[in-house]
Amino acid sequence: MSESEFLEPGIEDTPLEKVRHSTAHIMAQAILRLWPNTQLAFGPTIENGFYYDLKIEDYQISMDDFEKIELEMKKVIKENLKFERSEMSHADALEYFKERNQPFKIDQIEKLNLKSYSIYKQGDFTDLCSGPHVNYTKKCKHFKLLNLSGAYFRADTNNPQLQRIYGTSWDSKENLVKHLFQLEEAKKRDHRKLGQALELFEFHEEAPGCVFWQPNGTTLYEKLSEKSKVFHIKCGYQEVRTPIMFNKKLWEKSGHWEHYKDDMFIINDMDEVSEGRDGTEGPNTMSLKPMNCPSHMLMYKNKKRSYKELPIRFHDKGVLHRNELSGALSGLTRVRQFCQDDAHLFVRNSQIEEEVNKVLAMIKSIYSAFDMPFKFYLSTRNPNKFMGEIEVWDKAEKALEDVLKQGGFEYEITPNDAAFYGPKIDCIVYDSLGRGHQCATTQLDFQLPINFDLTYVDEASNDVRPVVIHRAIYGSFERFIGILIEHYAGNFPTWLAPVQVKVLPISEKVHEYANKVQEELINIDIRSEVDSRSETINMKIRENKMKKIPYLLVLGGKEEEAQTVTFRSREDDSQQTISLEEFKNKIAKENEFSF
RNA sequence: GCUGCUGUGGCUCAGAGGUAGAGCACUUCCUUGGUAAGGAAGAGGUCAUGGGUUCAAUUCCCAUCAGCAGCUCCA
Repeated sequence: MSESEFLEPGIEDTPLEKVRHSTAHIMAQAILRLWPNTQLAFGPTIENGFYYDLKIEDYQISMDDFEKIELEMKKVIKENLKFERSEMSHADALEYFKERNQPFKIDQIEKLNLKSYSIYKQGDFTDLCSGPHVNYTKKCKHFKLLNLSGAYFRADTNNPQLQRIYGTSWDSKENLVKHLFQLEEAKKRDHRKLGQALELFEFHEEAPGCVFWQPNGTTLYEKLSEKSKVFHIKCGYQEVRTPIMFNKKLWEKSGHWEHYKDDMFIINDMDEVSEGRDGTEGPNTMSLKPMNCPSHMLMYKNKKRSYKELPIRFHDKGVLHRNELSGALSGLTRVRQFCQDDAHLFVRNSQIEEEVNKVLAMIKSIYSAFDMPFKFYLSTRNPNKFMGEIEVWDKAEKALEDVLKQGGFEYEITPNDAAFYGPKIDCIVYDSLGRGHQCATTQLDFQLPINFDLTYVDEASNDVRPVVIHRAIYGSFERFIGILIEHYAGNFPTWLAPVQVKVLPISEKVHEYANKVQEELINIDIRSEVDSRSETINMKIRENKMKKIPYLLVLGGKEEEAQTVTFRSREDDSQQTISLEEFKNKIAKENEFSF
């Protein structure tokens, strides 16, 4: 690892990175001026900005201090100090930072243990840093402090916890404003807010991390589930249903008990409890499943398998429970109970490429349907953490890469990132604000077939070990819906919208006609409701508009007489009067959808 | 789990050491209105939970729970 990577991770020598990194130094300088007893740790650049981890003796910075810090930073920038690089010997550097009471810098010097260190200085501020930086502080005018949080020194829970201040920094005012606007936009689209405003889902402290799907949200869930189901059948999958609770024996066999126990919800063995033990290690200790794979292994083993049956593809949308740390829970993004569009493929070695290829094609079909670009990451063997034979790994990794290449997919390799049981291809999808989310994954598993002693009989009547492929495309429904809510900002395409058409009678006189229209729509599977409140048409339009319903039908005497409807579309507020039949056809067409 | 912040009627929030207020929503009534908020009246909260300090706490302190921003974790 090069020195620069080690000193301040994430620094690249592009102008914007320099600006951001330099802004981090300026912030550190400002804070040191305001609170001289500040101990600095690391201050790297990150996407769109920077942070600095630090600790102030006897003081806890709050967001209220940001104005003060920004003001001081502006002073530093106005002074237009020069960033000057110099070198220090190991001994000098130690001495220097000792004098300045910077224990974290000293720790870093000792850890690096180099002959000489590069030092950056601007005015009265000096930092251990490999750079690079801009030449003058004036280049960092367009910044804003954004956020505050805790972070452990060197990201290790055993180390002291520091305060981390996040900021953003840009090369021009326009870019800064644009970025801040983006942040605002993202805030408006926050699925937790929209989930409430559009009545999609709710949470209760009686079931932390578990979603209550309201009728609208349930429609989203069901539609996604239904379309995915049809698609999976089309792609040769068989849907199965499996228990959610298993004896711990199963988890011992799969290896989850050893590796994943802390994240599992365990149901005590009451006999053990009555004997005074904690109930987690008895013969009748059970656990809610955190994954579907072991039950699919059992199903595979239910009978002798022939090579003629392979590949076998079990699709399972069973309920999973993972006991995530309380602090990790967040809206639909991180929950304790969820369902995946999960599947396990049992394949021969020679079928790996073809099957992975099919999976990637499915991923492409699905994400393209949502207008979401995506990118693949191939994770390869971690030499310190893998099981099985190197040759098998090498071959599998090559197979995966070949598939990516031949498919013409954009991909990167993340070395050493594979799970111990096999290499994998993760997929990052990008939403309409350009934010990436990890959803789909395709993982080869050489280990589970061994743990469960899976075999099939080949052409020569030999028992042969199959390979298992774990894969999911949406990932979890919960998280994927969260992403879609933000991606569409709640403006779901017609086929997915919980309510597709809202019928707005202008007065009670047309309620009968409104009900008739709604009934006809429902009869052809168009999700519609009548707003029969005694409110003005203005009010009805306003409120249903805010509910982001694709089509609002305004019905009055004129429409009733001519048996027409006047619809107002969500996208451009344009309106048009057409016959009820025409409207039905139009929406029915938009309602057609398949992957 | 860790650090910090937050927790007031369904929602968004204001407020003060002496047992609470606004807007929206809700209920009732009037209004039957043609493209983004018609009008009036009313009901609703022991201020997350449990301790402590105090003559007195919802307001101060501690703990717990939940949420938020991160960290860590995500075989």
